[in-house]
Amino acid sequence: MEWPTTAVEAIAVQEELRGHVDLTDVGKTPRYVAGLDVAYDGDRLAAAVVVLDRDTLAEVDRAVVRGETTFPYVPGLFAFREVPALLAALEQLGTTPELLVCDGQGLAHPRRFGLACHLGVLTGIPAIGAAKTTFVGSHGELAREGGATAELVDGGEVVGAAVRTQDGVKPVYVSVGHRVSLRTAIDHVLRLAPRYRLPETTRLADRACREGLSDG
DNA sequence: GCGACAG
DNA sequence: ATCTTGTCGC
Repeated sequence: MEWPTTAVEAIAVQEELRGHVDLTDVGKTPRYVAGLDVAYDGDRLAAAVVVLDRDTLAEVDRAVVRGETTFPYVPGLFAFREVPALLAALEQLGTTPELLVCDGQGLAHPRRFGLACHLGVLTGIPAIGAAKTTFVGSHGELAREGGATAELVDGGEVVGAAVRTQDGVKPVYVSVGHRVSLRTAIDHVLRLAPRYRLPETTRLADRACREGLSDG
């Protein structure tokens, strides 16, 4: 299947690949968890993947690649803008991540195929989405305490969860990407965010890709 | 028809 | 995503 150029083609790709999403939890606890993010400066971009030890949260590897945008930002087709560069970064890694923590949605997407599903299906690696804001779906109030969660519902189905990682902070939106259950995805996010609102994986990946832009 | 709309 | 100072709170 060719890489799409138009929105119509891109949607067709999503409809095709969505059938490859595996909703079964891999069961095995990952040791190497990766955070992925992309930064932009006009048409220039830098994609970063930072791998952390799941228990100590210590960085064990990272890769940053620079390039240019090949697809515009279109709500619902966000993955086509970031996937090429992120796959390139993943290939430069000297380590194979066992979990991808993506900066965006997984199943919490209009066609149930957000960035996390896309990267998961293409790599075969378990993946989850951890977004700063919702895209589709709504949820009820959640307790003020860190660890509180609320189902994210869209079209009558649970597509993810609003997760409060720290007391009083705005929730992070977690959804399944590939080969991980929602419960496991939530547990991973809470464990990866012991101090700040966002998981350490996304915080480090965010810093890494920004640096990759400036010193490039 | 009018907004909303991951990053 | 990115443009952007000070400011309220712990």
